[in-house]
Amino acid sequence: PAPAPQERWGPRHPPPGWGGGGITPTPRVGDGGHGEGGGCAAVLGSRPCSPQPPFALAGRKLPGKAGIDEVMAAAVLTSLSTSPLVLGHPPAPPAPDPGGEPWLEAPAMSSSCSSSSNTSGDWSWDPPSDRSTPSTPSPPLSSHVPGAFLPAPPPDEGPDEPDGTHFVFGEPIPRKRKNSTKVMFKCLWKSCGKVLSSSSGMQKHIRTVHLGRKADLEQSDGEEDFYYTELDVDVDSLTDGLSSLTPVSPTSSVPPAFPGTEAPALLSPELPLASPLSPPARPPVPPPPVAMTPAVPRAWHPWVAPPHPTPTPHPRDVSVTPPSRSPSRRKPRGEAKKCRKVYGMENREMWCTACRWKKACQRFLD
DNA sequence: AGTGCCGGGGA
DNA sequence: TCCCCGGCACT
Repeated sequence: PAPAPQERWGPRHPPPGWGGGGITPTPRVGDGGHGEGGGCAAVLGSRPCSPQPPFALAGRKLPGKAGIDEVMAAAVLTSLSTSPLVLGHPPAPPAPDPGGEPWLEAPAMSSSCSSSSNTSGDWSWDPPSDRSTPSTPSPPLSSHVPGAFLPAPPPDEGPDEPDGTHFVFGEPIPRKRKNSTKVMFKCLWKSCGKVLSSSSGMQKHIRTVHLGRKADLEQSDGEEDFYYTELDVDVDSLTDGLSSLTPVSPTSSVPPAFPGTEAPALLSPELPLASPLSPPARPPVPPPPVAMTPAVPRAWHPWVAPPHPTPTPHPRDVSVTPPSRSPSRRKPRGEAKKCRKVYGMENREMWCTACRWKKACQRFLD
């Protein structure tokens, strides 16, 4: 009995820990480190992005005789290459200036990089990953949910483009756009792990493949939601043909909590069911026989796996909070419903003994 | 207010 | 031990 609880706690602790800042950022920081060069280099090939952006060319021409046309062309191209970005994700690069050296870097990796590889735009800001300093616990640069928690900067891209500075002629400073990540949806069903790009697609997948429902049947009870999770996949890495890495380090955002998720986590849920006492009322098998409460059946299946990002895996945001749990000796109280809740006071005889004695439940372990 | 369960008893 | 339960931490 004793070992059980302890063992349970062991593994559970780490998560909060890393959540704080250990693992999550690591991958990004690492990438970020090289990022600047690496990212660009990868895409642009030999031409380093930082030194001299294409504009340099334009600049040179200017003084020279002339290619007004060329200059114009350059300008146009530039604006073209940049504008869509700006329009596309206005709230994108909001508070990246933690250090306050934005300008220093900005010009360096200006448009040339940004236009061809959004990576740079995104990464370049990571270095200051020392972001820890700025009080704002802002995670690795919200890559998805764009304006989600961009603190102050109001929606109107005003703050971003406050002054014309960005537009100093052929130098439309490309705001580092963050949307280099794409949201993917990963099936959490046992040993499936299928990844689709649309939630609807994923729902359909789950509905048909796992739940055995009709695909076309558009109506869904939303149960599918519980069997898949969102992933933020770095598009760049994908396009770089590194898609293979997706599962491992889909850069950042992917809930670090997932590493183990795959199989192991899926096993646990089954345990409690083994209870010999199992009353007739509580059929252990997944397919919810008695759909009394939707919540219960789900708890038996894949869904249980990612216990940390409880409701909806938006790990990044969530993970930031946990660290500061009052140093109470108490456990944080598990997710699982315990005998009391499951069977109710009236069926107390159905509880596990521990519950009856007001001890830690043994049947529904966390 | 309802839960989960630690810490303490009494039998 | 087994069985309860006061009472506190959490939600």
